[in-house]
Amino acid sequence: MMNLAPLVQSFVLHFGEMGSRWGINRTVSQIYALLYVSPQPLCAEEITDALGISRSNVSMSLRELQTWNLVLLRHRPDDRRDFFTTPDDIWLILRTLAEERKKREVDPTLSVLREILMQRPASEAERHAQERMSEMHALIEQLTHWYDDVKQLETERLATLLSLGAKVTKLLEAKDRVISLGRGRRPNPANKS
Amino acid sequence: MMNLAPLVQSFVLHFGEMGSRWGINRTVSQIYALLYVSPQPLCAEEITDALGISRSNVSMSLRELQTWNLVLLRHRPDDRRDFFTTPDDIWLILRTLAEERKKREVDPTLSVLREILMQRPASEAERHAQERMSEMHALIEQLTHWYDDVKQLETERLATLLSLGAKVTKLLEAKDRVISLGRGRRPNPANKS
DNA sequence: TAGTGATTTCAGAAATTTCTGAAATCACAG
DNA sequence: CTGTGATTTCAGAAATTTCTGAAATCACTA
Repeated sequence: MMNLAPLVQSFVLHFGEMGSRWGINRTVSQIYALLYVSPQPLCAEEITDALGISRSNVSMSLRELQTWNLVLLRHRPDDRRDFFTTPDDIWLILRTLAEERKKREVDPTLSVLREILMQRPASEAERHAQERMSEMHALIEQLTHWYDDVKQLETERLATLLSLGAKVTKLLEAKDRVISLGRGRRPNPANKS
Repeated sequence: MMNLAPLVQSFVLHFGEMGSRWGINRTVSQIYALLYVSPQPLCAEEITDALGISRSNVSMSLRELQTWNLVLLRHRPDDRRDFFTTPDDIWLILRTLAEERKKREVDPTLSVLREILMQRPASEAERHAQERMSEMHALIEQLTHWYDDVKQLETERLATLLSLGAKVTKLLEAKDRVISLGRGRRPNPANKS
């Protein structure tokens, strides 16, 4: 069925499986995996051959990937076919994926929660439910604010921040000490603790 | 079909929809949403009534939730039925979810990638593919290391770290300045605000 | 304008996932 | 034991999602 180097095939199959566990169509994921590891951009026909699926399926899946801003189009001189590839930078891929899922799933969820929280509870059960939803809303807001904040960082800085991990809190303590020792400055107002 | 306070029903329906977009069975998600907002633990029969689904579906879905460590069992005196609920702390819920998904999806992906990377490429295409996979592997490792690190933090500290967001990098620069001052070195001139 | 080949669309087919009811199992009381 | 009611299992039904082939559309050329 598939017509791929064995090593690439393992990757494509696993990636397809993972995609479907995360709510992304198996074929769409496989196509993405294939584009990701291919040395040069592929046209639809090549994808059809490589994965052994129908031409129309490839067409629809590529369109899906385009609505996610996950693929790049390339052209060759004297050839009017589209060739597809992924960004070289895997961090950019991750950012795009995160942004799109936020837009499609997280933001609408926040809207729904806000809308429900506006309503007047008609019973004790509803009152309690609203309280719980409000906790969920607060959590999601906190996570998205963090996300909106760190996504501005250049990748190199983001990587630094990540590799620092929990050590940042040590740093925070250090900062507090320095500030209180030294220059009589106010603490950073973002520090809610 | 469903027999729920309207406000709760909106939540349960949306949550079910979201779950299925993230690869979690719609009914499983709905049950979880229901347990999450209910003021007291529910038994299977009550869930059946509330959601209008079959008793056996409830049974299987609850079992699924249990394998995810997402529900708590409660009992009433002189009643041998199980009653189900969720942890009160939504941060704990998030942590459990993250942990389980990492265990089921991220860790196996890392294994697969490592295994493929061990093999000897049999062609230029495979060589290039391995290079790309190695970038992906590095990214996932970096993310999971960060995750493993920050998950140790108490929730309050984690929340502080999140609300700090990108400001942490400012702090990093501050730290560098402080250190270089202390050691008689020059401050870092590359101070991008 | 007609012809060519690439591409997309979409109705129905196929595959997969989810759900159900009936039967089996279980846990306990009498 | 035996009876009772709660719970689970699982084969097949139902629903949903994915995929395909045929036809339509598109982009371009001669």
